[in-house]
Amino acid sequence: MLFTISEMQTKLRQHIEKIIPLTDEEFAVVFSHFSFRKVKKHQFLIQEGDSVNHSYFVVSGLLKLSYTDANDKEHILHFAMEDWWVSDYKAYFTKAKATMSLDCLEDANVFCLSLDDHNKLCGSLPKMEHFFLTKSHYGYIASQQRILSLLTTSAKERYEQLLIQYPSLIQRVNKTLLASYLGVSRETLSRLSS
Amino acid sequence: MLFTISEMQTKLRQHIEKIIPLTDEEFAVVFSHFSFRKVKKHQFLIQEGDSVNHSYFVVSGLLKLSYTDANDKEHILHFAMEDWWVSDYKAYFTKAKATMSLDCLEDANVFCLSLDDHNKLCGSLPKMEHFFLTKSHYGYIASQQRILSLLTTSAKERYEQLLIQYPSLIQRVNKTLLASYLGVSRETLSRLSS
DNA sequence: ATTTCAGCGTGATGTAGATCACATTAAGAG
DNA sequence: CTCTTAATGTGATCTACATCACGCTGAAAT
Repeated sequence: MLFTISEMQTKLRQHIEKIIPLTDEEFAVVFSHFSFRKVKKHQFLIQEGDSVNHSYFVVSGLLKLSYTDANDKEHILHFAMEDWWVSDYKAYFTKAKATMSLDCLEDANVFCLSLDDHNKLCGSLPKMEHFFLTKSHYGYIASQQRILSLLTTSAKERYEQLLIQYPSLIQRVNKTLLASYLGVSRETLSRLSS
Repeated sequence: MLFTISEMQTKLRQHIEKIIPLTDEEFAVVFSHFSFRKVKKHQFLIQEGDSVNHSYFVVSGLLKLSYTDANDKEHILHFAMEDWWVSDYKAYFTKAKATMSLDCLEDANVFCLSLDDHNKLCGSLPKMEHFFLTKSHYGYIASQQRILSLLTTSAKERYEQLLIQYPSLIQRVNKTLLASYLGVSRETLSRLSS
């Protein structure tokens, strides 16, 4: 799927306007704070140890945010597809080094927002602070739900929930990655789905 | 520990001023949006099925936010002590019915903020939107860390992390509750700590 | 002062899921 | 078109943790 910049711009605008209405002038201000980047499969936007300079809005494609533990086992915090915001936010907001990595599973188009530009944008357009606050609330709520699902349900139930919630992911992501998102071994997931 | 209203007011102000400075007039505006409530041990601030009218700032005392599953097993999302904000935020922001409950483990003093007042406050004092955004970011980051800890570590490791991170909790909360926060059975936790 | 019960430890046993090992197939790379 | 590597399924075994069952202790309720 190919997009022109102007189509992608529209996607970003529609995304924001789900929460706050914007005039053309306002959107122009918003848009001027972003930069654009194409990412190819297997490319990293963030690697462990990097400074994290941007938060990313995914226009198209698929990314994964993951953490690799001391035993070299990868754990997936979440996937990020169309219309998602993603970064190692701990590192981003605290200006610390990344402990997570963000890499590309399917060629992607992303808009990039530096912390500096984020702050300037909120300064010049207070509505945007409201937009980000709303987004952040939803992100928080989603994480709480994920915690609950890890605390209360079995691997099988989590897999079934995922099938219902994000049916498309199962087509797009291999089982090994799904397993490490669900918090089970590849082998166990294989046995569950058969 | 007893506090006067004015001491508690100061606590709230100091808490906010860790993030944004406020003039006396501004703080007066802020404060006028809160109400105050004393809560006794075993009292509920939120019960499953309730409408969730408030977000709570804990001045003193100890609360727990928990979810009870289909088998009547309680799972603790988190404890909330001095200086924490707590509510069933999903229900609060979406005006849905509570799926969680919030109840008091040690007599507490809390300031209460309705969604309506939250919005009015942000409207009249945009700085406060920034304050809440910052808080929300930290909440999000903390949940992500919790997810990672559930994905990557054993019950024993999680217990040890907790000992380091919140040593005071171990004194204040009984083992059964600690276990359901850590996501293990009471019996297993007992074996771990001995 | 006796009763009741919450909190905690601990043994015996059951089980979901991890780990190891190997075979098959599909898909990129030269 | 072959060669190599990634993705998946499946058996055998191991282990962390759950569940069930019981006894002890100390605090609160009568």
